[in-house]
Order: sequence, then structure tokens, then C-alpha cells
Amino acid sequence: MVDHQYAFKQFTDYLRSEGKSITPERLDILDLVLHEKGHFRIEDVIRKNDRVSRATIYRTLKTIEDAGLIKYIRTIHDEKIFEVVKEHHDHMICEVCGKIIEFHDPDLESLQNDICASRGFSPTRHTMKIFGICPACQKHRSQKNTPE
Amino acid sequence: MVDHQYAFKQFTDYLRSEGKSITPERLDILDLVLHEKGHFRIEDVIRKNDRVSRATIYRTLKTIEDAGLIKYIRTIHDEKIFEVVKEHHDHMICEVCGKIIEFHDPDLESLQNDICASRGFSPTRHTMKIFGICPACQKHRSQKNTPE
DNA sequence: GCAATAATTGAGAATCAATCTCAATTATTT
DNA sequence: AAATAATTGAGATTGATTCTCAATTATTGC
Ligand SMILES: [Mn+2]
Ligand SMILES: [Mn+2]
Ligand SMILES: [Zn+2]
Ligand SMILES: [Zn+2]
Repeated sequence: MVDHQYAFKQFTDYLRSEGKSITPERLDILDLVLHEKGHFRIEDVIRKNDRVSRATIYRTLKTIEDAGLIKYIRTIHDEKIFEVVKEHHDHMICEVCGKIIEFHDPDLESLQNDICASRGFSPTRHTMKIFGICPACQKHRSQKNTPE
Repeated sequence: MVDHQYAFKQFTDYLRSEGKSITPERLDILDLVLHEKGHFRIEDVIRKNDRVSRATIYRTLKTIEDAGLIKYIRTIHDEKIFEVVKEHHDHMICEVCGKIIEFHDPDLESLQNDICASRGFSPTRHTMKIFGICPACQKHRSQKNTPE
């Protein structure tokens, strides 16, 4: 998981370095976000919070993103899905149930860097999403299709 | 590039197989799209066409996408960018000038498949985007930063 | 080819997430 | 604590995309 105290320090350091104020609204949203398990949508944050306005939630999520503490991916239906930034990883997304599986492969990462180097491209970050069918959904399917 | 005649056949076959009509509007949009070089936006299609309505353009781009003839990626600014589907490839996207560089690496592809196999995930497709700085923009930067 | 039937189209309305406005409030600085 | 600067909230606005439905066009079966 993520060390909340460290995340708060990161965030307040970022705010100070940018000349931005440290407000209860910003700290509340960060706190809420840190308590989310896995992936979440903006509407989740709006729903779970009755104190901070919609406008400030949008503004603050962008600020937290700029601080490097959250990021988002897009589902197969093009929905924005946020997550707290941990170690770098990529995603497998099930096209049947929508489940998101995180993975990390050092060989993949270094191969990507090699490919960039060979083309003179200087990479800063990447996203990779593999769409397909997760193990659980494969089981369901094979059961349904099994003749009696 | 892409064989236009073959693309039209693919599209009309798809339409027939789905019980959809073959209309001048649909063929016009496909023709326009096939003549686009590289990547294009919906607004480009709307601008370049004065015959077909906006609503039909949206509907038809989705239909052409469903037929597997175009797909889209998202830029760093989250804009939808379409392209005609050719051989599979991935993208490097310059964060300075927005340039999109296509690449394909067989080792990368097979490594991805291995990773999926090891986790019991059955992949159907993937997208990978590497953000960074393209060779041209690196030159500009080093020139600007060079002391006189 | 022609009538009957089914699908598509276009113009504008509607939707909806995201952004903007600006006066009131709150944080920061001195 | 006062002065200054930044932020917030409520609601308006935007803008891309989708929807509506009557008019038009394509398809199907003679
Ligand atoms: Mn993740
Ligand atoms: Mn491409
Ligand atoms: Zn699944
Ligand atoms: Zn560039």
C-alpha cells in the first residue's frame, strides 16, 4: 500500500513548492483518496464526500495528480479510472467483468527502454494496457460451453 | 498504406453481416477516412465533409470502428486521435511537439504474450504508449540550452 | 421495377462531465 | 492582527457526444 503520512508530506511539500495553500479541502480529498482501495472514479469521490464542492473536487484531483500522487487509466468503455501511484506497473483489463489486474515485469521495462534508445526517443513514462479475458471469466465461459 | 478497395469490401461485408444498410453517407465517411494520412480527429472529419451531418459522422465512425477498420488512441491531453488500422503497432508520443511515432517490436509482443500466459490471462489486444521527447525536440532543447 | 417494410439520416434538442465565474471565505505573510 | 493572496462554492456555462423523431432512403419479396 502507500504510507499515508509520507503521501501527506509529499503533497504539502508540493503545494508549498508551487506557492499553493494547504487547505482542509485539499487534505480531505487526499485523505479520502488514500483510503480508496485499488481503482476509483471521480463520481466515487464526489459521492463519498459531502463537504467539498464538485468544482473543488475536480480541481483538487488535478492538483493531486500534478503532485504525482494519483494517475488515471481508461477502461474499455473509456471511463477515467484513478488510482494512487505506487511502484510503476501496467494493467490487464478483463473485457468480460472489467476486472483490472496489475503486473510488473522488469524484462518488459528494459526492453521498452532499449526500443526507445534505438530510435533516439527519450522516454519519461508509459502506459500499457492488455485487454482480454481474466482467469475467472475463462472458467465461467468454459463451464457454460461444456456439453452435458 | 491500406488497400482502399479491400477496405470497402471489408466494410460492406461487415454491414451486410450485421443487417445494416450500405448508404452513401457511410461510404463517403469511409472514403474520407481512408484518405487521411496518419492520425486524425473527429473534428477533421466534420470539417472536411459538408454533406453528412455531425450525428451521422459520429455514428458512422463508431460503425467503422466496430468493423475493425479504424481505432483510436488518446494523446497526453486526452484527445481522441483516430487512425486507419494497419498492421499492429504501438506508439511513442512526444510531450513537447505531440508527434506520434509508430513502432513494432516482435520481441516485445511475444514477451507480452508470455507474461499473460504466466498469469492465465487470455489477451485479445493491447495498447502501449510511451511518452517522452522525440529526437527533433531533443535537438531543439540542447541548442537552446547550449551556452554561447 | 414496384410496393411494402425496415433502416438511416439530419436538425436541433438534450445530456453530462468538466470547467468557469466571481463574490465570499480562508490561508499566508509581515 | 491587518494586509495580501489564494481558494472555495453555487450555479452558470461550455463543449463534445448522444438522442429524438419525422422525413428520407435502402432493402426485400414479388
Ligand atoms: Mn493500477
Ligand atoms: Mn498509429
Ligand atoms: Zn473477468
Ligand atoms: Zn517532439
